[in-house]
Amino acid sequence: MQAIFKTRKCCIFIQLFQHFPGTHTGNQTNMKRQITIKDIATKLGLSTSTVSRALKDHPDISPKTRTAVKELAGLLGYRPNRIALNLRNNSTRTIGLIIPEIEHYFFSAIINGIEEIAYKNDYSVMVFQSNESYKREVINTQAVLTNRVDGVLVSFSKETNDFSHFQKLIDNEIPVVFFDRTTEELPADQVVADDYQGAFIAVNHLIEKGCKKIAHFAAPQNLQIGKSRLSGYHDALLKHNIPFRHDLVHLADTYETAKKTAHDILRKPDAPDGFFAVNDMSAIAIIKAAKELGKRVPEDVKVVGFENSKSSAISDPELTTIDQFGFDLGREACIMLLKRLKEGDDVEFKPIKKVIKTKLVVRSST
Amino acid sequence: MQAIFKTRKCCIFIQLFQHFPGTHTGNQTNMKRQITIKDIATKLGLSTSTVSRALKDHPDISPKTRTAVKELAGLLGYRPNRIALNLRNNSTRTIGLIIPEIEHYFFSAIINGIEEIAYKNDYSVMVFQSNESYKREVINTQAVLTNRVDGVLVSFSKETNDFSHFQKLIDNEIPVVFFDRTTEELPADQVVADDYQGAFIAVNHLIEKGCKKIAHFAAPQNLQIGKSRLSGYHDALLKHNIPFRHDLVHLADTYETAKKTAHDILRKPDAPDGFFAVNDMSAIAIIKAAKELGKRVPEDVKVVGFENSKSSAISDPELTTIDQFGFDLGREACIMLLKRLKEGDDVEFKPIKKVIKTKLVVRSST
DNA sequence: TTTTTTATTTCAATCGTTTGCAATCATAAA
DNA sequence: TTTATGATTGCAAACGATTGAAATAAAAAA
Repeated sequence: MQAIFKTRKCCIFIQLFQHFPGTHTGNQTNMKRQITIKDIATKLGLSTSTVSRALKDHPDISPKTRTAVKELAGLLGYRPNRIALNLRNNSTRTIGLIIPEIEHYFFSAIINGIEEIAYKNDYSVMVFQSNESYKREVINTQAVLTNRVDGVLVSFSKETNDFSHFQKLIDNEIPVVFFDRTTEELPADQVVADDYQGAFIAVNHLIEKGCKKIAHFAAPQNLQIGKSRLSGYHDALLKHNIPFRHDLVHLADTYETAKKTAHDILRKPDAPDGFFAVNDMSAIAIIKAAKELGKRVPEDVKVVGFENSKSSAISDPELTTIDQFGFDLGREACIMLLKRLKEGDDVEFKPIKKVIKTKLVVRSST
Repeated sequence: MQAIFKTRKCCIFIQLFQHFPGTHTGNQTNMKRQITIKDIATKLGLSTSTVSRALKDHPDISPKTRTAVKELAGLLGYRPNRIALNLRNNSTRTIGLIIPEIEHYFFSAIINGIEEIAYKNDYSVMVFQSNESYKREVINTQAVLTNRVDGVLVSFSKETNDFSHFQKLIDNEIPVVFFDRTTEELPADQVVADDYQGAFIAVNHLIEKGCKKIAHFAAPQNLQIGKSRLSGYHDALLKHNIPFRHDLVHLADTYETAKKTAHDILRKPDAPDGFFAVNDMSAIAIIKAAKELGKRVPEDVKVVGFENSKSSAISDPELTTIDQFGFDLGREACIMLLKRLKEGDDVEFKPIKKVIKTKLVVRSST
């Protein structure tokens, strides 16, 4: 009851408060303008330069003025104006992130990794989504330019085949690091998962579990990850002397297309007994389709995904998948970018490609 | 096979390329500094003011100089320096977003909505995650201040009970709009889903489907959403003359806690036949637990979630849930913030609370 | 007492852009 | 020819902080 009363009281306060909002913000009108170094200077009868130096413990400043300045600064709640500093230093301590879609678990995991590193190094992150649209991505690169970010992290859209908009960033001396979806056509750093290895161990696992006929649901082949995972699939088959068959490879990297394709395939008499999907969503769609057609997973059909998303752990049966370590990938990409920002233009540029090892996570779908 | 060969070729190209990266970036050193209005001015023998005015079609400028300036500007690829403008206008055209965790589908949907509106209005979004930590959230509000964003959108962490850090933003005359997780303790705008209504129709649905004993997996009660959904649950029961029982309400708003709690409850002889979970993840955990205990969903146990996440559509059986319309919620919050930014300080401030209606999405878990 | 040294502090320019006001020039009116 | 008019353009200050160089004051040396 006590608690309730407290709340009530609080409510009344709010009510009153909301009727007279002016009274509260009224005395804030003199706060309207952020207080500057100049304010401190005039109040203390000093010049702005002295105040500036006092605040950063410059040895030229006498202890008396130093303490006086710092005291007043603290009292007034002075915060240096970042914008002014940005202008002077020609740097915003901001990094731009161009990404297809936040709502994929993999990308949000990457963002977490990026943010951790950025945060530790006092950088902020500006996020721009391309929504898998090339056109939007081009606009994003412009936005990144006008916002004068110090560097950019990019995973490009599925539609992107031309990279001149990124070249423009490089021309403007803005360091760019590509991650996950990368290209060799630009002189820029890259951080990628070991897609080839991941695909290889995934398919290898399926074969060892007894699969004789393994289908691959692939990503578009303009993406490097699409190519690499396909070739990992290809080579794992070869290792076990299973012939590679074109008709077992299907372009299906979304839940919807994968579900439809899986339905079509599994209905046929000599349907595959194993599936390696380019991502978890496709894999889950395959499981769903199989169950709908009365096939048991993993007894009749085994499925391996790629991502190790949250969904892979909640699907039924739980999905065997390849962990891409999105968080680490994001961390590494950000670390690489910050390194470039630190070294500046003095060093001769030599693109680095960092590969993050992947790992098989065995669950009940195989 | 053709495809594979293509890949090989590409690999060779890469190898060559990485050996001679210098040749590509070599001629970019003369582009180092961004070109400014001053460059155009000196090249044309004009003053910076004239160039500035010419670029924005000021009527005072003669057609000749105007075209000359614009031509040269286009040729040199001039882009106004946003930082300088920021300083002059005391505005960054940036909004700060403080959010618990991007990786929840609901929040990423909200971000999409926010970004759409921001993008249309030529604003950029800076993202700060609190990771459900109060301490980190306080730091985020400081970061938002030093970055001099024009306004802030906030959904606070589960740990947050003290709101003085947000009051500080308001004191600094930075408009703040709270969404989803909000408070009445601050004079600020709010955008929330109709949590009460959502909970009510969810539980009502369970009762109509024949459930006699319905448990609620709730969110922490310091969050308004926790309270509202509980009271929706409460009132729906009352409407059907079902007594509200304290022992049927459990704090379980994550997959892990929900799974454990559901296991405990469902093992008992007089287990509930219906569950209303505060979010989809908890709901899916309940389904999982039920299946593991040999109970059939929806025959023995019916489950309703809250969110309408991607996962709710892929769970098996597919989850009946409440659509929160995260995208629209994000849109509305951003629209509200931009409106505040436009009106400035001249209008007397009166906090607005916008409620987004929710919707029952019936699937196979009920 | 004058000069030199040292300790503090201030001046002024800079970053890139905008904008009120003054200045210049040519043309038209007186 | 002189003055008023209008069309262009330039000057300089402003936004807030930093920094090399100059200036001032105070203390020390001559």
